[in-house]
Amino acid sequence: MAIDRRVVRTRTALYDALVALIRAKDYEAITVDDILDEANVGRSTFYAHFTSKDDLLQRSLERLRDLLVGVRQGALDGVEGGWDPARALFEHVGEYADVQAALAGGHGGAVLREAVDKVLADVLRQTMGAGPAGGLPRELVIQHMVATFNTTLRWWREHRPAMAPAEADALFRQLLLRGLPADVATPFIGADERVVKSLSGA
Amino acid sequence: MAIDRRVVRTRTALYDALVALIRAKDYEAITVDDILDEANVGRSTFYAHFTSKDDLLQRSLERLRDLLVGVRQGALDGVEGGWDPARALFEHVGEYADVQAALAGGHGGAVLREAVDKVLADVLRQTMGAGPAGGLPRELVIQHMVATFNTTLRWWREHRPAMAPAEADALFRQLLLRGLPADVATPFIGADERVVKSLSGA
DNA sequence: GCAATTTCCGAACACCGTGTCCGGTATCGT
DNA sequence: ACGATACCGGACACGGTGTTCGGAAATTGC
Repeated sequence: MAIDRRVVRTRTALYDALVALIRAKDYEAITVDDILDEANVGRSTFYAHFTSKDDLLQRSLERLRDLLVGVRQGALDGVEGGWDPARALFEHVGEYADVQAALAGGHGGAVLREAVDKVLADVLRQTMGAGPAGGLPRELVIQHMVATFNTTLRWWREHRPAMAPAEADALFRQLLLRGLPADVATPFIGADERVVKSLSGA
Repeated sequence: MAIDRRVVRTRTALYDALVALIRAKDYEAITVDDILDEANVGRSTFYAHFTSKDDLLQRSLERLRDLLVGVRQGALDGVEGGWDPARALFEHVGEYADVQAALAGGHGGAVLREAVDKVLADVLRQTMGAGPAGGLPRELVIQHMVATFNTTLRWWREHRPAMAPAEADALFRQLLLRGLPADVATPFIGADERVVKSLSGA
């Protein structure tokens, strides 16, 4: 007994409708009725497949995750043997300006970003395997990579949209691999060792 | 005509009620009626002062921001001349485990974190003034500091709650000032120069 | 093709939270 | 004390959510 074609049709219709709507308006502003309208699906049918709008988003992103992992696997199996996810992402996000806007957007952005972060972290977690983490906690490293990537991406699109992908990538690498010059970080980190000592001693 | 005492009473009552509720349940799950209940304020009165729950949150955080800036200013004016915000934050967040939980929480967390991030960024922005940014875009630096701090903080509370504040701070400084060892970042950054070249050449 | 099964529709429904309005009352500033 | 202003609280319309159910339509397996 193969899977009923009707269910895959309705589900993909709903998936597609969601992304179409995300491209058009804030995620938070999207209503279930909107999705039903866009997908041409009955209300009861929707709730027969998903428990809520958020549930739909989750499962949509699971699809995205599987796709990313698949792509990466393909690249690894290929002869080229090379794979630079960050660079590739920077190169291609420009083609999805509307998605960018959705991710940057005021209110809906937060939940959406949260979900996307989770997916990226999942992919990285699978990718890193059990390799060395340079003495740093693996999970912290993963979260930091995701956060730094997203920070760079958002800054790029919001403050320097004209910048070339390669430049954004370079900034990203600098932040991630070399960090900040000490004097730049002073306002947050403290002035110098003397100060730190005086504080902890008091 | 001095400011009517009634308005400051109701407003602080609402501020306090909000934080009390945030400590008890998810931000998203908090309803206006909950706040009204907790603060003993009439519905119409609430809407006479704030336009929505989010508005209340915003203004609450503006208060927090002013407080942070004030504290910092005081520290700068003091003779000690030292100030290590990050370290101080790491030292004290342990006392607010409930707030931590609120910030970490599944759904409500996202909006809340967004707002808090904004406040931190504001404070830093004021703090940095026009100093050098080491050739890096100032806004990017600010965002990166905030993001790295929050990443470390969340990881700490979620994965190593027993860790000492000083240790968490040390990890934070390493991520921020030295970055990641290249081999650790490979899964996200690419293998080596040869690979990068082959990709960009193709 | 046909029958049995599964899915879909769509309309109706109760529920809850939001934001607004208004007359009466209490509290404030001077 | 008096005028102004803020508060109360109940009622209201509105919109979105999630559920239910009988009948129609599509799909599968044979």
